[in-house]
Amino acid sequence: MSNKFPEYKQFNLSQINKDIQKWWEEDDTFHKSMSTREGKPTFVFYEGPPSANGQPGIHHVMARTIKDTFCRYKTMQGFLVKRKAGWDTHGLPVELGVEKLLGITKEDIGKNITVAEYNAACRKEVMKYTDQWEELTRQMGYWVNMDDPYITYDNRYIETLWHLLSKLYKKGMLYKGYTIQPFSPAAGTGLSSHELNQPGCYRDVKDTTATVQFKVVRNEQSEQLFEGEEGDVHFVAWTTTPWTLPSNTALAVGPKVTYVKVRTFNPYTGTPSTVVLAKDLVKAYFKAEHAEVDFSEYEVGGKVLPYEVISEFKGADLAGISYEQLIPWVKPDGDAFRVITGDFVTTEDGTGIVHIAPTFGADDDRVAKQSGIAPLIMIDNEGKRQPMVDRTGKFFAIEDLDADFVASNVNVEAYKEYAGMYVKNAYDNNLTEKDPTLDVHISVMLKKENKAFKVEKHTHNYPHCWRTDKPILYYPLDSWFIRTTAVRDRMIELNKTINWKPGSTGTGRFGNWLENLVDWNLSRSRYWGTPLPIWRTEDGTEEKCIGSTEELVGEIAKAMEAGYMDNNPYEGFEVGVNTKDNYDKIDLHRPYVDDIVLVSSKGEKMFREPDLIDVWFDSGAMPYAQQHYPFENTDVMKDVFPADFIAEGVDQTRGWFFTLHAIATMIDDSVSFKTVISNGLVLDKKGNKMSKRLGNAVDPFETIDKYGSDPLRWYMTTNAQPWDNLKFDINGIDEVRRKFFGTLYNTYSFFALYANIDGFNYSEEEVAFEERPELDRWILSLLNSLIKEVGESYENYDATRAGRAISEFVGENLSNWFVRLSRKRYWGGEMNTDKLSAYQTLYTCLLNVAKLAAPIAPFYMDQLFNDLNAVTNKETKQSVHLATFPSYDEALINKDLEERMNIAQRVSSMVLGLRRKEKLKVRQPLSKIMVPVLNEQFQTQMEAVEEIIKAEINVKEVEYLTDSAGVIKKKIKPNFKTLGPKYGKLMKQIAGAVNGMSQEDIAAFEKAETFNITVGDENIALAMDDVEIMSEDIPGWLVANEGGVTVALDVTLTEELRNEGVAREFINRIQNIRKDSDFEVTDKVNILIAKTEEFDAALAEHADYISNQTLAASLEVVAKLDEASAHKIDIDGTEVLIAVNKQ
RNA sequence: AGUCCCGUAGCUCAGCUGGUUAGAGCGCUACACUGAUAAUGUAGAGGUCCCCAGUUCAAGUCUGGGCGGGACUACCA
Repeated sequence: MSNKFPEYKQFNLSQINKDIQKWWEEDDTFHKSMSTREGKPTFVFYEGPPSANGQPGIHHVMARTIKDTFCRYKTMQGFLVKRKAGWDTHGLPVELGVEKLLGITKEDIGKNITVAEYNAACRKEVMKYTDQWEELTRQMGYWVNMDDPYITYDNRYIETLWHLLSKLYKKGMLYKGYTIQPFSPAAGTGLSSHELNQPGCYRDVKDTTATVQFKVVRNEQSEQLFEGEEGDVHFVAWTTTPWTLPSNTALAVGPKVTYVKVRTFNPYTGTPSTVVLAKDLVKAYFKAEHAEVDFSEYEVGGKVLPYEVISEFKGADLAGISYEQLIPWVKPDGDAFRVITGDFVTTEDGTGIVHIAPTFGADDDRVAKQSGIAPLIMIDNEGKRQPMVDRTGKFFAIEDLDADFVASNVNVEAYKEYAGMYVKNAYDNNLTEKDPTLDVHISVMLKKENKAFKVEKHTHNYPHCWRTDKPILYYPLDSWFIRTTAVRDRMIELNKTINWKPGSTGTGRFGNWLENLVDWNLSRSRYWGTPLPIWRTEDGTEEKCIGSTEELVGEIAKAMEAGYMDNNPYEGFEVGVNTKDNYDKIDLHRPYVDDIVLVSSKGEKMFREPDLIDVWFDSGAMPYAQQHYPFENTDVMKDVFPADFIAEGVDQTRGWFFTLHAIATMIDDSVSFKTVISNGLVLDKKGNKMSKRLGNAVDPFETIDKYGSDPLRWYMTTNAQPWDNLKFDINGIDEVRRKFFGTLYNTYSFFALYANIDGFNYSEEEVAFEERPELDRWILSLLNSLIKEVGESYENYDATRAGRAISEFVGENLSNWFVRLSRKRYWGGEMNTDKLSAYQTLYTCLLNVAKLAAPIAPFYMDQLFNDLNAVTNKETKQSVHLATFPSYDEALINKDLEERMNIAQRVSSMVLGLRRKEKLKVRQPLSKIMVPVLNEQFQTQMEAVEEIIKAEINVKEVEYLTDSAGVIKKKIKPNFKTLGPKYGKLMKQIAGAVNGMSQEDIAAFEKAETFNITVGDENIALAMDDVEIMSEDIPGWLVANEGGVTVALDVTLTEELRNEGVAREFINRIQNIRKDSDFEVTDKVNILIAKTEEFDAALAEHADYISNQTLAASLEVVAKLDEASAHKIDIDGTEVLIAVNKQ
């Protein structure tokens, strides 16, 4: 407790950051902000777990500022805001880090390092940067509970995941299937989309592409195509991967696309040929002028390819037509070689007919399944179903295939020449880029067989494996899926209830994504992650999905009984004891779970499916897993689910936001979060992505250390809407420091300086609002408007708007107008109502600003709050973050007052401008200004602020000029807003007529309050509100004009005015001398001034005034002053000697 | 390729449901002020509101189509 408001020598936000941080830690303010709200309504926030194996960057400050701001705001509103920190600990980035650290590759795992050792290394590695993360959290003032974070590798966390998976399994939403996935034959592993999106993975490559002819089978269905034909008819289709042609089992057409039959020649063999392709793409294969060429002029290999369009078909009409297998090496089992329809077929490239190889394309696989088309499958010598290409990237060698299968399905004679060949040269160590590729070999073969229509090189973008640098294949792999498509409609419905910021992300990016949802591929062939808790018999007929450790331990016991296991690896674990110690006795990770063999109901051995699950399931399940639900906390679940609010980067839209939503929908038929803010990226100041590699990344610690967190947070919040990318410019932080924090600090310092002198401590009665001067009521009105706007903005999750409004209030209104105009009220003199009101008003503004801004700038605002409160004890809380968010008083908001103060500001600004033009210093008083008044309301408004204007511009009088004198020149403008709807098209003419009105017309208009004009044939009666009439000029005077307000300045100087001006000059010089001499503001002085002709009269006349203003005990004009002990000053070019001495 | 965001002064951004003179800050230039002073104020210069078409009496604002930057998802003939 103190009786003085703290005054500071310097303003150092970095130091304040450290001091307040220390104080919060000692005081445990964060926990108090929750404990004091115990029992209050909860506001639920979920923390998206960062991965602690990466260092935090400046963009994390962005996302966390948003999170923190709204949690603090809700706390100040009285909610209990629990927020549990969490760590995302599984997944590929961790594995990669470990491999780099240990200098090993995937191939070493299981050979040179055991899975147990490998995973132990991951477990250690993943928490590598937790210190840094915790430090950043503290320094940036992000209040999140780090005492008991959820950690995704924790066995209890995994147990909840298993519970959820088994729940889904029981609902029939978990299934094993195969899908086409990116696969790197060179590395022998599937790749995640994350890996594919590593920089540089997509590269332009030049490949041999082929447009090939599929011969139509003539039958009843295809008869339409053969009308008028004697020879064969072909479908033509284009492919960038000719090596997939032997696996072709269907052709797809667009149902609404128009196709044409074209008679022409095969350009390689010269054989007459009839082909079918999309009408729009005829021009891509044939030159229009060649349509005129006579077929008899055709030469094989020549540049001219004559053609004739015969007839047209709709894609839908072609569906079902059969064609002969293009490359009959392997016979598929099942329906194949017919035309199907697909919505994805376009006429943008190719022929509008798409070659479908279900084993090598995701789209192909999907449409083939929908149409019941069989994929081209081989059986290997282990009896497994395989695509034509093996996992090393070559066509299966005949000896690697099942002999029975070869006998029944393979045309050995044709296939043997190609068997064993790699589909990309990059996979074959004996080949280089210059060697012909398999694509070329196949194309050559097709040319010879009259099956190729066009073969050419084509450059396209193709993904490469980031580890081997070799191209990837799309390859069918077995995976476990969650049937998210089954709840798609429900997810869409629930999504509509979520408040997305910005809304477009919810309806657009996320909404569209849901519309096109596919089943969630859960499988990952990795080591460090949550194991899939599914055990299967070898033949796959029996399965068990384990939902808890209790269940697993029970199953182990049964397996031991059956003799399949010798010992229980989880011995000592006590079921139902939820302590960390107990759960640390076991490990649910690989390889331990892999060693567990269970027994099926029929007594068969069951082995765990070796997959791990997608790490996104880990994070998406956090609402449940952070509570270890349902093994613990079943009672609190309803209080912490769903979340009221979450926020992350926009890149999480299809990541965390999706998995949260999907899991909550499937498990609880509920949303997982009610409001979500997705923020944009933080780019460098040139708009480039930040990266350590480019060296343009900004270190958050350095930045906070230099500037403090508050300006950083403020800058990030107010510079751009959160969903816009932020071009991060360090100068912007400095600007915020000066503009906002500097101004606020200066305002406080000003307040503290004088409040301490006057001993103000807010112990006096509150000055009644009506008794406060105009200026005070004005700023209080604005303050209440501000509280309203800021409250609404926070409520609407718009901190940008809130911050900008606060900044505007502090900079423009509070500091630049209220304080500037009020300064004299605080100087000297006794405490009276006016002075008290000035203090109370300023105090109220500062205190409320502290509260309003606290969610965004928590450090400085807490200091400001406490500095203000230390003396007054008006607040019972020790921290602004424990205080209650202010509410506004509608009764104090006075729009008319705000408007007239605006007039005062405009008039002042204009007069100051006139003074500058005439080189009349503000210090020189002038006699009057003249203001034309066109209506009473304006005069009333002016009169209310007259004193303020006079003081601000230093004139003695305001003269109101009414119309009657006829000295005012007026201007009239049409009011488009009222005229527009009434007269529409006549607007232009009306505007012309109005603008052309004379002074007499205007006068007549005003008198009659209506005016008739003729436009074309129409007579139009204008009403007063159809126009705006304002003053423009007062002929003969020095006039300024702005926004309809006109003001004239009388620049005549009388002797009296001049003398007063001189007196003011003296005051100014004396004040400067006082300051230069380092006198205290309260020191009394004696003044001696050397006699001069020019100024004696002024000095004599205003001696008291000067003494008063400068705290002079005496003021004497003397004949002579010693230059050494006096100051030489210059007033209007005349030198004067003056001595100012402390009394 | 699809979806979404962004495009307004040299830079960073406002501009609400369309209304006729498009704003602010920074920077630049000039001036002023000086008991808030390593502050502050005022003014000036600076605009093809990305382009084209449309709707309308009226378009920075609405519609369509492009272009450019970014993000995500996908990669398919």
